[in-house]
Amino acid sequence: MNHKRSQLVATSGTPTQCVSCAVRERALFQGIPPEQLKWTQTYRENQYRIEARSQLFEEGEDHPFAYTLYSGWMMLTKSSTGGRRQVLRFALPGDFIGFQANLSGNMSYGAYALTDCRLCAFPRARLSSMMKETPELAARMAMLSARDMSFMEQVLLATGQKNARERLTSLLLQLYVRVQSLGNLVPETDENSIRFPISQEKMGEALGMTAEHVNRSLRELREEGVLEVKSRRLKILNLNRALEIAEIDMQTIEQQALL
Amino acid sequence: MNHKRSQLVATSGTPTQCVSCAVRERALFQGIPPEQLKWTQTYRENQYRIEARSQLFEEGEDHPFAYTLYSGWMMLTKSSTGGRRQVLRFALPGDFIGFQANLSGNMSYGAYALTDCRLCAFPRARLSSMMKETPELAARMAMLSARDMSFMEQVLLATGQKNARERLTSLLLQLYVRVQSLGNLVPETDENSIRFPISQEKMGEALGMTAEHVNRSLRELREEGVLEVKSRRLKILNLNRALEIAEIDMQTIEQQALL
DNA sequence: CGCCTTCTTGAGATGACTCAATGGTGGTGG
DNA sequence: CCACCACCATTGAGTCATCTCAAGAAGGCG
Repeated sequence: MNHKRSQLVATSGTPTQCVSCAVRERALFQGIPPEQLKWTQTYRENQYRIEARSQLFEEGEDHPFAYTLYSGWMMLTKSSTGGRRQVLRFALPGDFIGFQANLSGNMSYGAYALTDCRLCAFPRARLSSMMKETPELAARMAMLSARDMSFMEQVLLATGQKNARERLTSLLLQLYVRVQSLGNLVPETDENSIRFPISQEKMGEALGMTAEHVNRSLRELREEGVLEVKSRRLKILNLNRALEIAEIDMQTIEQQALL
Repeated sequence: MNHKRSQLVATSGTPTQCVSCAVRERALFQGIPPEQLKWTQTYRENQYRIEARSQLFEEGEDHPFAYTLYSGWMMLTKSSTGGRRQVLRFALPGDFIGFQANLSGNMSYGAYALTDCRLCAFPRARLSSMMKETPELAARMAMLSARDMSFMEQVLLATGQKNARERLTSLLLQLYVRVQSLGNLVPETDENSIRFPISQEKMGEALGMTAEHVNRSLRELREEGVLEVKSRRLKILNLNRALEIAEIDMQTIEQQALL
């Protein structure tokens, strides 16, 4: 569990790329009139990079920033005092990371980079005044928070009521659909497969099951021709069957990905 | 699973009681200058009552309102297409119910009254403009949403990583501390026990375990002198032992109750 | 009193875990 | 280019926590 600590690398002066713009549109500043965003410019230039396999912040740390993820995959985790770790969710481009009810003090979860990531940092201490100065921003944050809620609700439903195969299929399907809906914001995505930088152990931590059992369940799903995870890629072989196993309907899942 | 449908009874004209005021302070309008709340007056008078054992709204329903819970216990549930039901959380006075990322369209969960409840209704369609007009409100909603998130995170950690006894203890402890911290906003609370209107079956649905297993686990905890649920009351017999079993520290749990 | 919901307990079945061993893969440095 | 290392995936066998099914007992309510 000892990972390298993050070294934030400011990519100052980097001309804003098209992809970042697109992410911004989906993320925090979506729908906010440009003239109200002038003052945020300072923050929007705080672009950082973080390497794969490094920790952005730890659970319990008094971390000064919250972030918008521009590119890459991250993983948010929380541990019990007994040391057992749960993956709360996987973050994708556009996600807001580190926003929580107490705007100062300890982070309620840790954030870990699964791939190289680019992020935009906001001082947590200023979030409250930012929200008051820019209602649209506050509304947008409430929305992003509500969206995360809806993911969590799905996960909780899955974790509480479904068996291993079903949970696993749910997780994979949801990530698949989210990545597909992000389109070219996530590289190496093609028609029927996506990049999938999550080890079986981590899937296990997200689903409350052991890595071995993830493995066995994946084998079953592969043998049944439902889906396949191979060399860090996820391919859905039979979408309808997968939806059936996961007990979700496409409508729900797509709607959610678009929020 | 067939429950009576709610009959919302407007208690118009009822002079605002002291307790309601206190709840409001904790809830949506906390910290917002009174002069900015004039226009919300219309909504604040939309007080409703709903009977125990009735459904406020169903999952999937296109329900026109979101609510602040003034008094009583509610339960928020979500079902898989296979019909298995998960309790997402129990709502207590001050909680905001029905706020979600899509401000129109289907509710992502159902809401059910465990006791008689009083609520304040807000048209969902107007929430967006309300937030834009009153930044403090938007900020507050983001905060309430973030608080719910933090509960969900705890529950997810418990559901994924802890065994039956531990999960059960976590749930009971958290509800206990929350109710205690609400003080006289929840009736029938005394020094070392609280009213507890949750059946074993419902605890099971919240924790992802069968009612039978809840029962057995409760028996163990009672026999070990940890806690006791009897005739709709919950009593903590040995707080330290309970915290130990649940693998939570008092600090976390209290901090959370206060948000 | 009778009805319904909730609680309680038992016995057997099983899904998921634990422990243990082996094989594969990609990256790094000599 | 090879050898090594760390991490990850795979598989098996035995165990255990939790579920399922079944049957009563207890409690609240009209």
